[in-house]
Amino acid sequence: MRIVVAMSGGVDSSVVAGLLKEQGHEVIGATLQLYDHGAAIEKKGACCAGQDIHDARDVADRLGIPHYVLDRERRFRDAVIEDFAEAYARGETPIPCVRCNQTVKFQDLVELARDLGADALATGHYVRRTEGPEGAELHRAADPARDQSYFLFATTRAQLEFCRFPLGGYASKAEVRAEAVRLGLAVAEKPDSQDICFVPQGKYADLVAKLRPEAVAEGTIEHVDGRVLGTHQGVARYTVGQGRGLGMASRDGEEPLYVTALDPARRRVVVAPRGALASPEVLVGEVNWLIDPPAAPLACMVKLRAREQPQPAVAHWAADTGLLRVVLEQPAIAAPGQGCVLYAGERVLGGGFIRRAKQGVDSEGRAA
RNA sequence: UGGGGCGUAGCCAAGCGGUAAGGCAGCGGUUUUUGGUACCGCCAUCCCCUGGUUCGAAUCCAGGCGCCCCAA
Repeated sequence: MRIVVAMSGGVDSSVVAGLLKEQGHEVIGATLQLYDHGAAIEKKGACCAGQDIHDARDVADRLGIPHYVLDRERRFRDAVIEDFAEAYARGETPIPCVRCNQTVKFQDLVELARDLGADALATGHYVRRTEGPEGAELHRAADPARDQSYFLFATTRAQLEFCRFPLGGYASKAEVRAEAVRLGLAVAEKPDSQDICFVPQGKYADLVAKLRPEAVAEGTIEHVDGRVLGTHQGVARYTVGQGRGLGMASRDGEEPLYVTALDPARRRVVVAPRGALASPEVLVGEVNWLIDPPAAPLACMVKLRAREQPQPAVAHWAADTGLLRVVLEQPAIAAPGQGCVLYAGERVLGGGFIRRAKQGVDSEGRAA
């Protein structure tokens, strides 16, 4: 088969290219340049710019495969970075990795691969794709610690049909690194990427400040009971469920306080005791189904954030409004903007972005 | 210008003669392709100041300074 491999310059995608080449496929490497590498070159654990592009090219040379570098800075800025800042300005907590996968990676690269006459697009994601009776299915990776299925919920069924994830079956990252060594890849010991790739130093608020100054304007920190406890330097610096960074306002007698709502219109950060944060249900939008959309309430497991165990819930799909109402068996803290992903065992059924959470307090921060 | 109380880290606070708990904030780290959560570590050579008693004081005494309450 002719396969295009999305090569980030990291260990994982490099191994994917190596393995497929080894298996005799006609492999074509493709690397995206996503943002100004001048700013990122200093940064460890970045991807898709500067040094990483050189690393990807070196791996391609080593493997003897053609390699293309595509300038997608403009596209990435519009689809991912702007959305990131915009979400914070709306008082949400964006999840840029999903936006990136959803647009630049799976949409654009699949297109590119098709243009190149390829039969498939392969990436280094830790997920498994299986052939089911109704087509391709997305499953969690064999290594639960590395599983990235949460970040791929927005991948469409059509894209999934076309994609391959050779690393999903590996039991650990160590095994993948061992493969890199075996394949003679120089990137074998390269550190894992982490943090937001396009934000140097992990200070994402600085970036938001440039794009949406209003999101870092000073405002008040208020208790759900109405008391003003202090001031903050911008709603963009907070996310629902957050306990740190509240300064002295986080102390309310005995109970530590956490952010329970963000009100960008009035620049308020509303806090409450931990016990008052959990929501019995969440409303999810931009839903992507990897199964036929369920006509009846769907009992399943859900994840409201990347690193947590799936929990039992019942999903109610409203095809007319395009909204998914997820009723949690146990109330949980949900941050608007984050993903809500539905699972049945290891399989991903679909997912969307959390729009709002029904909680002990309403969106105005008052007790319901 | 009478009486009572209090002054311990940025904040709250334990301690009551034997060599400065704890919490919050802050800082650093772990975990992690987002944020947050969670977890780990660091954080007062010094207890308002000055003298005194004592082998030894944040703890006792005296005098200051500051603040609070009662007496309207």
